[in-house]
Amino acid sequence: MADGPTQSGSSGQALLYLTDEQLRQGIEAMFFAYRGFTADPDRILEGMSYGRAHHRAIHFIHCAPGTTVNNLLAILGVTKQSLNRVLRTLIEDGLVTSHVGRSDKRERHLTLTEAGEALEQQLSDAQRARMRDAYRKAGPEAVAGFKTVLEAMMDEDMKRAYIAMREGR
Amino acid sequence: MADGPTQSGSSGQALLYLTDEQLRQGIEAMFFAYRGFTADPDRILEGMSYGRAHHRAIHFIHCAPGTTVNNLLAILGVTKQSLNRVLRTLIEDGLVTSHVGRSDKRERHLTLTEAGEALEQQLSDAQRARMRDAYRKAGPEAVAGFKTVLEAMMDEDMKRAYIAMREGR
DNA sequence: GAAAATACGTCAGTCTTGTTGACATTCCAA
DNA sequence: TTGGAATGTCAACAAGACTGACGTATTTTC
Repeated sequence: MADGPTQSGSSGQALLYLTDEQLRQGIEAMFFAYRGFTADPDRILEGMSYGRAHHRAIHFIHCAPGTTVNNLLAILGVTKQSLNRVLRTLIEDGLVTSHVGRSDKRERHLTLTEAGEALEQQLSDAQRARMRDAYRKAGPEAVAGFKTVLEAMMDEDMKRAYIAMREGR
Repeated sequence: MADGPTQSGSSGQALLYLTDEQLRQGIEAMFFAYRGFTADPDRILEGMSYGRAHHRAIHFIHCAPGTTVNNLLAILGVTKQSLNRVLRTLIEDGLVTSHVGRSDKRERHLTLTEAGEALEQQLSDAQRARMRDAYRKAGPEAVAGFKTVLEAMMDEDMKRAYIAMREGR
């Protein structure tokens, strides 16, 4: 109980005495928690010849329907060759549609089909269930702190992408 | 400001009204934050023919010197064949030593060499620096909440491994 | 209107890291 | 003592990331 980070002064911005051990605990917590975080969708995807890459693409196409390939590239942080392989299979399998842009015909706008939305629902249901349980167990103050630390941990441009997604809804 | 999770009653265990959107935000925060979390070590490793798998092995061998291959397998959650490839290169490159067990000669006990410790230091310095910044920006209450939620998000056996590591020091 | 830049797709090759299958060694218990 | 279980190694393969090069259509810029 006496090994948490200590604070001198009363503000949240005050000096924090953070030992290497405390930080290492945070690092390991992040590692193990991320494993739990991806475990459920991974289980669903396995055996249907899709992977985590497909999940990510489906997730962000769902959140930003009509988004372009370039847009998705920036959010996912992969190369277009890598994304293309994934998108090709999703389009072939009828989970995603690709429409030529109206104003700029070079662009392809991506949308989930009904089948795509169904899979998205199945995947995010599993992930949200775990998230909901964790939030319930931890309580609202913990959740607020959780989000604060995660945002502080992002790269600046990732944070921008995150905030943009958050406000785009 | 009015879109956080709400609480009825005064306990942290009370009913929480969590919309799908709030949960989705958490999911995306986790995604983007994990990217930031691994970015610095990835940058260091790139170009030295090592990857994230090597980093993980080095990290946990450092934390539990003399651990066995089987032990490491359970913590990392990969197949022994996969881990073996990583270990082989680390041993060849003189970063890790492997000793046959004294009481059980089937086991191999793994330890970092001086060079291995040096690389571990370099990698964890980078990761701790980001963690420290995030913790400082967020403040101690947020950090406590962060850890609470992460622990609640882990699988039960992962949580046991995490706690064991935490107490083994 | 020609040239440069942008958006997208594709081919070919490499690297990391996960997988399964087969196998050697060592330990332990029937 | 012998057969099964546990520990670890080697070989081959697949997914998914990467780079580099190239082609095409379209838009923007000069």
